[in-house]
Amino acid sequence: MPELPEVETVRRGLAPALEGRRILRAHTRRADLRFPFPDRMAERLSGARVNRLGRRAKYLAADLDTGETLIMHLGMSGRFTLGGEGLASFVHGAGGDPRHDHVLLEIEGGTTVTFNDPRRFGFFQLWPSAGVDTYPAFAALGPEPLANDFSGAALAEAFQGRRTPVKTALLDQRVVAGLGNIYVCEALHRAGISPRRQAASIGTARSERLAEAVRAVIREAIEAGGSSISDFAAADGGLGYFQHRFEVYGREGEACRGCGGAIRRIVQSGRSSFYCGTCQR
DNA sequence: AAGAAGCCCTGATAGC
DNA sequence: TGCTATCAGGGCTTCT
Repeated sequence: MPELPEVETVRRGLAPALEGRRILRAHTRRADLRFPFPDRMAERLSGARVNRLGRRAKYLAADLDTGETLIMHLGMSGRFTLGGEGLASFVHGAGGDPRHDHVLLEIEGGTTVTFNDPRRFGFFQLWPSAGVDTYPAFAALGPEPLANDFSGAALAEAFQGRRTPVKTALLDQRVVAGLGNIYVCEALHRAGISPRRQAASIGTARSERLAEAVRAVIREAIEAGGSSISDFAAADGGLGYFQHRFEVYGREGEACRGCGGAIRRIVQSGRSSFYCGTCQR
């Protein structure tokens, strides 16, 4: 379940293999993932040079010298694996069942990039680089948690008048971009805020605490190389280790490290929320 | 019109 | 042991 820190980890793994290099040839092994691939995607990628590999929220964006940007989303189970000269050891074991290798990029210099995605929730899109901000999914995104325009004040404004639980509001990518279920649960615990609390009831003090908690948990998770649970591994096959620092996620019934009480699990908007009813109000 | 539910998909796991 | 049911969830669509 790649959220922002996992996608950033993948970006850092792929960037050295892609940036400044040409995609000699691209291959797709099926017609679609979550959505159909763009028209003639393989042809449009073949021969293109990658200027820069960026990230926005949970999306990777490869700026190409053809004037197009390749936008990639890992969905739930998507992973990229590097292979080739000097990287052969990563080909086996890191990429998963080859039946789910859906996209293959041959990079100049002998490196290959394979996209494997069993659940096929991932997707690829091509969009003009000049107007990449107008890509609909990008246009709707809120601030990056580590950017200057994300703050307690920004959160408070986004929460204004919203009757939905703060947990649900934080998952809304228009409020803040890149958070998923894991880091929302962890950030709320750090901030001492109940996931059940109505967003509109989050005042100034809580907004500031929450914004700082979001920043801290995202920063620490990136430093740890993301969280490896079930589906996630970095592009080099390495595993992140932030999952060992979860205070609440996946810990139903276990003791809260703050107060010793049992971590609870509830379902909100069809998703599990883990929290401590004592530490989080 | 905001909010919630349904949908897509497969693999891991729980339960019988 | 081997089957079936359940769960995981990002983002889009549909319903209320």
